[in-house]
Amino acid sequence: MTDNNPKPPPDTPDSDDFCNQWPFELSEYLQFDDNQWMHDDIPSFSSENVSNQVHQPSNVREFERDESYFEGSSSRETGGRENRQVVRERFAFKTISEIEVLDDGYRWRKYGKKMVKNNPNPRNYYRCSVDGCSVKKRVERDKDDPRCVITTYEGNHTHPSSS
DNA sequence: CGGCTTTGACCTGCGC
DNA sequence: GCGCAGGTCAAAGCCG
Repeated sequence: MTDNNPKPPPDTPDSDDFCNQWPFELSEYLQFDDNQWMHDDIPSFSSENVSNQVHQPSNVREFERDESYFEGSSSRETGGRENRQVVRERFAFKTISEIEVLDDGYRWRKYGKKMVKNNPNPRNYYRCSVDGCSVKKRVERDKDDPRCVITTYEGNHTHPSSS
């Protein structure tokens, strides 16, 4: 599962290198504002706005990030079980893909699955399977476009990718 | 046998 | 206070 990618993803999506290293093409960039997905310079989140930029099944269509948000101020993100003021980075993107779990060079262990409101597709929760690494990701299909997979990463890896 | 997935239960915060 | 929604836990089962 981890040997299909030519390059591992970076730990931080903070530079042009991020777009160059990620194993799929980034075409949209968005930002988080607390729990809201803010669309910087993008009129709406609909896939039609970016569909003309998609050329391959695995292309990333939209990309978002949220730097330095505080777990303690967003208890929904932790199930309300943690109050530590831990700074994490969160970013998300939408891809067109048959498979839900993109091979990003890391090993992930599924720890939860949940039906969410206003979406007939379940949301899957994954955690990095490397000891000491607390990176998580959520994966769900877009309710408006089942071909699209929305992946949300949370935190930074404390180790190199396994590929 | 170890690692992973599945799945129901549990916990917490928020809105009414 | 209650119900809902989202996130996590953990036991059980599966698979290589």
